[in-house]
Amino acid sequence: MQKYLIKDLAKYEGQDVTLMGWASNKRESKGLVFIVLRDGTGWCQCVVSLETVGENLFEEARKVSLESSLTISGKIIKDERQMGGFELQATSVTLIGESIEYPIANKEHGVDFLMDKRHLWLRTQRQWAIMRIRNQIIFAIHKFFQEEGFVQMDAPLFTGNACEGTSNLFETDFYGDTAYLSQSGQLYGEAMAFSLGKIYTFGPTFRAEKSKTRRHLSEFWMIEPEMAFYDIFDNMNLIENFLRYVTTEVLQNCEKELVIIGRDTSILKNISKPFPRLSYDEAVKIIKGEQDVNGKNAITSLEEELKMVQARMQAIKEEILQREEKLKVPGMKKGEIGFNQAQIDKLKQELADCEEQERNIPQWLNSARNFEYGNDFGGSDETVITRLFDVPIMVYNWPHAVKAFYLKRDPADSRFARGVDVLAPEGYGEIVGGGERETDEKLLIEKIKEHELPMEAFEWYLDLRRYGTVPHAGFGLGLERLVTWLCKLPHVRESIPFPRMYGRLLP
RNA sequence: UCCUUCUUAGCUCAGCUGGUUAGAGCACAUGACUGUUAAUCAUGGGGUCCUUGGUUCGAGUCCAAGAGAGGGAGCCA
Repeated sequence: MQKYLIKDLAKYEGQDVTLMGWASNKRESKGLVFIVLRDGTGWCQCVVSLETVGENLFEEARKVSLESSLTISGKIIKDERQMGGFELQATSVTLIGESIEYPIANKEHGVDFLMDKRHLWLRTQRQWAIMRIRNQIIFAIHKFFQEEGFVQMDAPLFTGNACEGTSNLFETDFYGDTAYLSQSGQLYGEAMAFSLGKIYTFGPTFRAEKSKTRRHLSEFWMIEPEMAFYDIFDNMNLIENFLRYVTTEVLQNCEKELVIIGRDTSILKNISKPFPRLSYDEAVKIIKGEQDVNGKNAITSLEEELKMVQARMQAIKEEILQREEKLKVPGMKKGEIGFNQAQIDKLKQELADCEEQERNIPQWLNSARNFEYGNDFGGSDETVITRLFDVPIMVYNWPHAVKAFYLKRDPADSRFARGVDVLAPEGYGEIVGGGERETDEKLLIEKIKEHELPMEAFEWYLDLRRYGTVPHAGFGLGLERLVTWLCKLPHVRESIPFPRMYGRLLP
């Protein structure tokens, strides 16, 4: 039915076509109506002129409201002023579905409102671009692993055993038994790797963490490769190649989308540089400010950041005052008043964000200064350290006590486990967690007891050590966190079509 | 679970130390304007100021409790 797509307009220059879509914007003056049509592949301005279409059709076009659906036929004309470079001069307009009082206006909205209207919010250009980048990332992930000889093999979503404790699992009824929604397919991944060699899972994951932060979701998509005959260093090489591949694909294929969301791609282009690999010991020194990175110190640069935030707040306050003074002067045009008002609203939102930061940074400074050797990194510690780098960093060899039971004890120093976390730059923090797996059955049993996990649930897992164990490793990538970083989003909730998070089940 | 900020029109926000009928812009409706890209002009409709209780001659404004939301800690990808 749909023959002509907006993305292909260049092919149809000078021809008559019929476009089908939704009116994303409309402006009108006497004798002319401008409808910006979107069809999912792009946006195109359509001009309806009274002279060309006549009284009746013109009235129809005038009735078109925001997000009503319609069919427009007409000739494609080159017009450099337009996004995409073309516009359509309409010969006919047919309304398909009307749209009365569309709630999302062409202006700033609050998050709560937009989240309630997520099903409509997705229609905006920015969300369109993010979803296309998400799609490109997913495609690139599959391409990478398939080209590297991995087999996609998925783990079950209902599980009878808790991988790392039950406190953050969703409980459900499975024919009278308690089942949990999977929070990781990793243990199954190990079993699959011992059959197919190199595998990856790609599926949803559920965590009942009552977290309300910009990087947590209750339901998110995770990619978990697992490889037989890989040690932690092979694993780190793979992670680095993988992230570089996916990022490069996005840079190459999503140029237009990155422009729409205003992403500064210079940092993403650094992906070709090697990722720094820091041992836990080094990373702790950097967090505590005892060691500089590229001449930058974690503590002092955070203090500077705080000062910058405060200076910015002062500047915003002054600009708001200035604009408010301007508004008081009589005789300003109505349109200019509206523009200034919109600017003030925008500035106020930025001010609120700055105030938030002004409250948070001292807490982060405090926790960085008082970081206790041996602890796991908190969200703020990750932020503190990744601000110093312009590429992802890998932190490996963690104190075994703070990490999962299945990680391999470092043969060289038994205080450590061979885990690796990848932290994205620009303050985004952990996007990948992985490591080499423990192969020693006795050590595993010890760990399971130490974590007070039910031994009988892990019998099958221990079989993997009893029947031909080999060195193996793997990692888990949080898809939404990668999307969030690559798009530099302020919050993970924009990286998935319908986010599920603490306190959010609708729409 | 804890800390912190917030809740006034469909949306984004004003509303000073409590004081007549609660304001603006956007959106919407009607009309005017031959080309607009969130900036043309006029007019108009639209509010249980989150809820409950208290202080007061008088509460959107002060106090208390509750509900909802934002951000952070813990936990994590």
